[in-house]
Amino acid sequence: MKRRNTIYDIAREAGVSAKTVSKVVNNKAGVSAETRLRIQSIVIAMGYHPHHGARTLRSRHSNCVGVTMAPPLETVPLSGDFLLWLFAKLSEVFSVQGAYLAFDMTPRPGEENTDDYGRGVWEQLYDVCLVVGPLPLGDTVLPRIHAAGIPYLSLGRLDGLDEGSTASVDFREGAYKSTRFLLDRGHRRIAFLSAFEGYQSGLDRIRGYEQALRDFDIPLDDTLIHYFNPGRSSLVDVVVSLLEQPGVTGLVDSSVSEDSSALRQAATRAGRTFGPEFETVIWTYMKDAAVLSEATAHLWVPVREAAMEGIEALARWASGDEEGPVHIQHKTILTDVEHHFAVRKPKRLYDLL
Amino acid sequence: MKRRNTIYDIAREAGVSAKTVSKVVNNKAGVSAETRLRIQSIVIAMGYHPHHGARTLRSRHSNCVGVTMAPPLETVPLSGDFLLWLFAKLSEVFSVQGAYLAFDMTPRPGEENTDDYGRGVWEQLYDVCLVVGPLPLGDTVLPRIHAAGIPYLSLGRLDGLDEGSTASVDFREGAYKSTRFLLDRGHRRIAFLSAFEGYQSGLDRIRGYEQALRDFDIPLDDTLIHYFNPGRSSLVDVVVSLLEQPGVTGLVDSSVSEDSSALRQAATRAGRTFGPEFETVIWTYMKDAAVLSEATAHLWVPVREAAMEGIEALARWASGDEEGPVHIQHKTILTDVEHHFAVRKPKRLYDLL
DNA sequence: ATGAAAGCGCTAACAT
DNA sequence: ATGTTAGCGCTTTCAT
Repeated sequence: MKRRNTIYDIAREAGVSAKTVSKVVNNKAGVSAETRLRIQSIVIAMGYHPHHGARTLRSRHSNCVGVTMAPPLETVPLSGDFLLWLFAKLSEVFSVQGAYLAFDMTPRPGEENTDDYGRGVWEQLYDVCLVVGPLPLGDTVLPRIHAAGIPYLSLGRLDGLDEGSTASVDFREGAYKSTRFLLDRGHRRIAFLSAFEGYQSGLDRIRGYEQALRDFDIPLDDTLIHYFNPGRSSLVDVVVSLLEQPGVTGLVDSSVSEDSSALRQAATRAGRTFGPEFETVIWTYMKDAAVLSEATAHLWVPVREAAMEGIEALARWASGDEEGPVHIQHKTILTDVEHHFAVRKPKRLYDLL
Repeated sequence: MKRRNTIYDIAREAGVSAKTVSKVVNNKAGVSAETRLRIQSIVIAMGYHPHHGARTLRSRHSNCVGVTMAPPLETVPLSGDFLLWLFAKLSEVFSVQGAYLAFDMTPRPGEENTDDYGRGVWEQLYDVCLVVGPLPLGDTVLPRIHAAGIPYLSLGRLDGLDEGSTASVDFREGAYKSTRFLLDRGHRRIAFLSAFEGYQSGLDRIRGYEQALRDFDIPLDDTLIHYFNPGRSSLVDVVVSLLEQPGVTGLVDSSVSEDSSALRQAATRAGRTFGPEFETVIWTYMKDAAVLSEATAHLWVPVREAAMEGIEALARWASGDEEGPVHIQHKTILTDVEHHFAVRKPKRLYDLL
């Protein structure tokens, strides 16, 4: 790897000081038009480019937007569609400034691994940090990112960090609304298929479910709550085990797996039929999308819409146009199933790893 | 943004020199177990992390794997599935070392934009560089990346850079094979739907097509070659215009759009029927996948398989286990259509932007 | 409008 | 095993 030209090589060639070259390279004032032009052509001729690390060290900004995830990659419900969308959105919003997009690929915390998903912030590689994916209960990294003082946005909220910068969906309200819907239609034993065990968004779901039951003075029955843990359990098995609970007449599927074939398979195996006799509310990330046309209602969880608004606000914060932190929380939308198009099962990162 | 601890703060606290702390942080030899342990606990207690830029400047490696694309983002045929796969693969292969993954989001070359897709290499942000997407004809950036001397891999080959590090598919051979297949079945006027106009992989297709025609002494007829340019033209329109060429009895669709509904729509509009009377070879990225069951044959273009091998070789090069550059070129596979499953139209980045 | 000097935080090279 | 020195390439600060 050959030695590269430095700013001094350009300066010498142009017969000026390094600082003058620096000004030209950074489009700063204080150089005559003539000198500027001359230096520019030398820069191009000599193929000079400033050293990213040196510049970051001195100027204290790196031109990097970091993207990071709290859970292990194998657990993050990152779909190809979402990733592609995230790319498109981030490049739309940040590419004006020619930013780099940096993803942290740290191996997940082993016993002696003191690294964490905030690494890019601590190491001052990121100017801006986007945290995607659910947050573990009692997470301590996000508060530290918050304290670091850089523009950041988490796509999951966290108990105890109300002042944190987040753009998320109110999962508690969604679970409440879904459960209430079935309660109001007369159901009393309602199974709840949750997701994200041990994560904030999982807890929020349970809170909403409990709250709805409390409205009707129905005691909580733990056997009616199961979690879908991708990689560890199969969706079919979990749904079957819920459908087989005695006396159950309704189901809230908040797993957002959007996997209709698994649901149908589970129903068959459990000898149940989705429809008027067994009412279901199914969650989806897609507006006007029906995961299962036999479902009684669908709940749209507008995660992407919240993320979109949040990322735009984050960009304004980063550019100084606006103050942080960002506070966005979208409500869910409960809809019946007419005129909906079928959603196909998304390919998720954990399916590949 | 508060001032962060430096290696000197740790050194002072521990009563040792900065260099000793550096050794501990980098797990290098030359520190007694006792001292090491003491320093480690201080590092954790004080929340110290080395400054990424400073470390890069001094040590000349950044722990970043760069991913970059020659064409404008709006043109790159990056599908959600491929992106997701790329993520999974890169993190499998590079995350052991806790690398960062950096994408370049430079706005595309305007008149005065001298930046280019090698920026992360010139700025010495990347230790390793992966170039995805097709390469423009006469591209000059890849040779410069090659000359820079870092481990890199291009997923497209380039005329005149035979010694370049590539993992690609032989599109010329694929086009030859596809066209020959139809010629051997008696067709003499064969329309060719190409892709990547102005890019190397597009030129290679045409070369293969021409070569097959030459075998039969059929003169090249430009009106039988059309390009599909996503964003600029609709697939349906292009296919219709090809099907309407007089005397055409066969079609090679090398667009890899994998969009069966568009093809069917085009056939209807042109008053043609895919089948024995109008024979077709359609290209796909998926093994054993049928884009169109009515097609006479499918050509599998194993881009992902080549990429997989290439990335693994790149990682070995980067780790020093093996010498570069990488030279991988896969052949295409022509198959008939039995036992194939239908492929669904992938969501591509250019659909979103 | 331009230059000189200092120093960002780290690690290579060379002492001890 | 540990410390000292120098310097990576840049930009800030201050001078001219």
